[in-house]
Amino acid sequence: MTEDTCSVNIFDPEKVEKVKSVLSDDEDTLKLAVFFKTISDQTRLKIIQSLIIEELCVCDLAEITNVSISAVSHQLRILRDKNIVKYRKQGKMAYYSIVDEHIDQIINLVKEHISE
Amino acid sequence: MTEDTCSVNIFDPEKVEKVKSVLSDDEDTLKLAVFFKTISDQTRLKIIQSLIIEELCVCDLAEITNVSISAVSHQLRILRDKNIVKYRKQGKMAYYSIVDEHIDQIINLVKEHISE
DNA sequence: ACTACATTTGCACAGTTGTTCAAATGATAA
DNA sequence: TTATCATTTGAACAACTGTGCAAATGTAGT
Repeated sequence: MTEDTCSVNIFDPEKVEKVKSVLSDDEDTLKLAVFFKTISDQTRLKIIQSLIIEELCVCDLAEITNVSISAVSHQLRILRDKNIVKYRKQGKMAYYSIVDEHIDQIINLVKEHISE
Repeated sequence: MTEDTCSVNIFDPEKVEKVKSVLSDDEDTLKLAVFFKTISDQTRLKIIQSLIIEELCVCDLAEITNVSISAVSHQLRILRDKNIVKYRKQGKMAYYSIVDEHIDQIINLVKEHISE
């Protein structure tokens, strides 16, 4: 993986060291990547955007996202595991909502970025 | 894909309609998803964060990210296609830089979000 | 106990992704 | 031209991802 395919190439060691020292460490970058990956699926994004508007049950989300209940449930589990959504049980139903409204800001900032 | 597995379940049609009408359309959500997917890989994130600091050539980026030159080049192509990075040719070298500094804000906002 | 039903879960499968390898470009210098 | 070298590209491959199906779980009512 990390073999020195670059051994012949000249690179600027000073620049490289400077960048390396300023850069986030691998762990932080991995956390960023995991977060972005979690919200980079169309179904999950629809779920998130819906839950920002209001609390919804699994079946409502299936109707809104246009995928099977099973698929929604799978995606909700991923979002729960990543602490992006939470749920309350009421009888047979599960009502899902957003954990941290912060995510709304992030999506809006990206929307601005895209529409340029 | 869109079969009515949900036909038996009761869902709240009023809520669903309300959310559907407020929600971004599929095309916008897809754009969001594509953007997030583009920046959700660890190697690409390192490249982006490095280029935010300063302009770098392919070989420098390979050294910084610790992957092969070929792998970096593949990732740079993805970032070019998505208009996230650009490059200038100088002799044999290609110097890459960030297209839109906006992306720095996005990453920083997510970093804040994560560190809570 | 039984039935009904919302949700979850495990499995299988197709589609996607990131990497490496080897070959191709393209540019400089001799 | 030939050689050298930075970068790009295409193919192949393993690993991962999102979905639907079917079975399981859990809850409410009879």
